[in-house]
Amino acid sequence: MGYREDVRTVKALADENRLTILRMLQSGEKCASAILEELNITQPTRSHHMKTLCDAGIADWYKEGKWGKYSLPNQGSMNLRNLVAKYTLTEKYGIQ
Amino acid sequence: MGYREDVRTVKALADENRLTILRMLQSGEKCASAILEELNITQPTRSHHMKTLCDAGIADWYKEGKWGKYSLPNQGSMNLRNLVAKYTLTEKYGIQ
DNA sequence: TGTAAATATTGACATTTATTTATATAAAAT
DNA sequence: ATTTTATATAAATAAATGTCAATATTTACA
Repeated sequence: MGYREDVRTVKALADENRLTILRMLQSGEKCASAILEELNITQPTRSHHMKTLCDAGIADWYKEGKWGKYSLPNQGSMNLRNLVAKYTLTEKYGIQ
Repeated sequence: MGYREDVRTVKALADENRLTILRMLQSGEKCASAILEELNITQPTRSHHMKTLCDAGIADWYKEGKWGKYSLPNQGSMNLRNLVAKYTLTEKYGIQ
């Protein structure tokens, strides 16, 4: 009934910097500093974006010493695919 | 390089009322007044949401007399599917 | 033509969010 | 232990967005 959680997930995609980050992660795990070098943002802004992506389950995270490492979980892709299907499949193609 | 257009498309999904509207349209074409009855919003707010969905290519639209009719284009679904794939597929599964 | 009904637009306002500066926490190295 | 390096959190601010009231536009019909 309420779609608040789905909205939160979709909103995690709705930012140019976060889409750029996802494109980086597609070629494999990246450390936080590499992401910072690629974007024109400050370090706290990067922290904010990574938290948004991880909270939505679109990025995975772990800490190695002082470095943060980020990657794309295959699960995140599945969740997003299912979400899109949930709202856009028409009756004749099978609503979920 | 810039992902502004993709952000705009995704943002069209990022609202509870618009997700509710999409769920309604999955069972077939609906007129604007039916959508208004289903949601706790005013008529101008509905106009705003429908414009957002149509501008993003997620809903189709035509006018029959004074009534607006809305539906889900199969193409819109494809656009969203491709968008999700573009940002979440990992290298081993084939980046676009 | 004139009135009623359905929708669109405008302007204002409140909430959300991306951003930065400043500060705090955590881990490594000297 | 103290300093350095990487990251996280807090507070403040500006921009974007959802909402409604008021008004305009469009269409049907008497």
